[in-house]
Amino acid sequence: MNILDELERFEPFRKLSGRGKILLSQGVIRKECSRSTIALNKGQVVSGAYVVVSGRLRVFTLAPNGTEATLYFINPGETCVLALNCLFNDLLYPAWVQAEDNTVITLIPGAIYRRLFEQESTIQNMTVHALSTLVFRLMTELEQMHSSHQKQRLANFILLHASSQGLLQMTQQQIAHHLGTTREVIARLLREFVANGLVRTQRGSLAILDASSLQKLISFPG
Amino acid sequence: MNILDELERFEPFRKLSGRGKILLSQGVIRKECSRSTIALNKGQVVSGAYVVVSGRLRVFTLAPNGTEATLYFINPGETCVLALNCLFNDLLYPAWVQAEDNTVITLIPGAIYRRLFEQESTIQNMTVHALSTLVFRLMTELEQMHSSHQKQRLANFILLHASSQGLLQMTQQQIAHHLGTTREVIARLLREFVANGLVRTQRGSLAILDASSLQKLISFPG
DNA sequence: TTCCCTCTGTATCAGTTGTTACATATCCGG
DNA sequence: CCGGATATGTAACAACTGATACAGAGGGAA
Repeated sequence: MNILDELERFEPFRKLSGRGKILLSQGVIRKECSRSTIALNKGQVVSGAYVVVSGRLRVFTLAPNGTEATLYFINPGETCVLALNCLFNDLLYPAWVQAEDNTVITLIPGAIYRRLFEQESTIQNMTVHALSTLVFRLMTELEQMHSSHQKQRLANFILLHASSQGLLQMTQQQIAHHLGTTREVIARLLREFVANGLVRTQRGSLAILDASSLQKLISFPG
Repeated sequence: MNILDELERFEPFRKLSGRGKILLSQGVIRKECSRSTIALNKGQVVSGAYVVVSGRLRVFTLAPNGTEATLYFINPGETCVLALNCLFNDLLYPAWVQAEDNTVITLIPGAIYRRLFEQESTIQNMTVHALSTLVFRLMTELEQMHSSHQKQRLANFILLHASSQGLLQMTQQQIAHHLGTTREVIARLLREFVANGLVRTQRGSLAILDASSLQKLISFPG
């Protein structure tokens, strides 16, 4: 299975005309990343559009004191919009990106992507849609950040990222990174959640016991 | 001077072909707003693309306790990207918008805008560029929010929004709104700035005395 | 001038968060 | 089963922030 076949699993690329395929084949790169392979650093020149084939990318900022904060995730079939962004505006990449285990990405060189964008309306639509989605995620995150306490944000994060069985397989350190705080703060909040019977904690994971109370907490931090 | 002439002051519209103009003329609306005319409310259905002709729009979120936080401004020639966003994704508007004094906006109905987007590459480019710019602004704001204290954010805000003479004509309440905090906090921080000779405060405005020290403060909150 | 409204200055207190420091627990490999 | 590495639990403190309360100060209108 070559790169183009992989790309064609995703609708915008499946719809490409023959010319699109020819364009695409010129210099598209496939990359396999393992956890902690850093895909892109802040300030780096963006060389093309990234499309996630499998796995997941995490985009985050890094404060001077070392605490991270996740901005958003990039799932299979999605492109890194920030990279698109830089591509179209000749800007340097403004954040850090890390791959989770077994992530495969393809890199479509900038020149090719720009040509595709001009000629293929499905690529145009995908681009606009991806940008729009990101704007929405960022807005939501910003709004949460300025109107919620950590307790609310944690409750929200747990509900949002837990599996359908109510299990969240993450260390407290990882959760802390996502929320832009430290492990101790997460531990303190989780202690309170546990005391109130909202969750159960184990090493490396956490189980929701009372989802509705967690939900209420988001609106009424009481 | 009719609406289309006004729109043509801005490049993307100047470049429109004859057909584009015909499309544009069908139902474009001109609106004049005075301060505190609220252009758009959270949860409202977005009826079209907004282009600012003169004046300025402010987009902000509103926390349950009533504190505002400015997300970004929309200057003449720019469009409200959030509205575009909703337009292309059939979403409800996710924030509040307020006009400053003497702001004139034009409203291009959604159906027309979508057609223009499909047929006119200048409109495509404008849309992508506007979305990209917004993504960048939001990212920057988010990063600042999670890595800076109010002191740093205030110093940054003052430097960024002061006139070339170093004058910032805003009440402390307005500044507080922009940073998502309360007036008293701003007063407390400004007191410190004044004590250190960084700024001078007057009723309704504030003058920068030592820009370079303010700049240093952003990096080293000391 | 005088009244009134808005804007500013200040003090104090409570709540939240980040930091430091250390104890304990769990997992994994040898 | 024994260490080392990693993850968690806990306490105590400092810093920052938001909330409350009130005292002036400035500016405009009658």
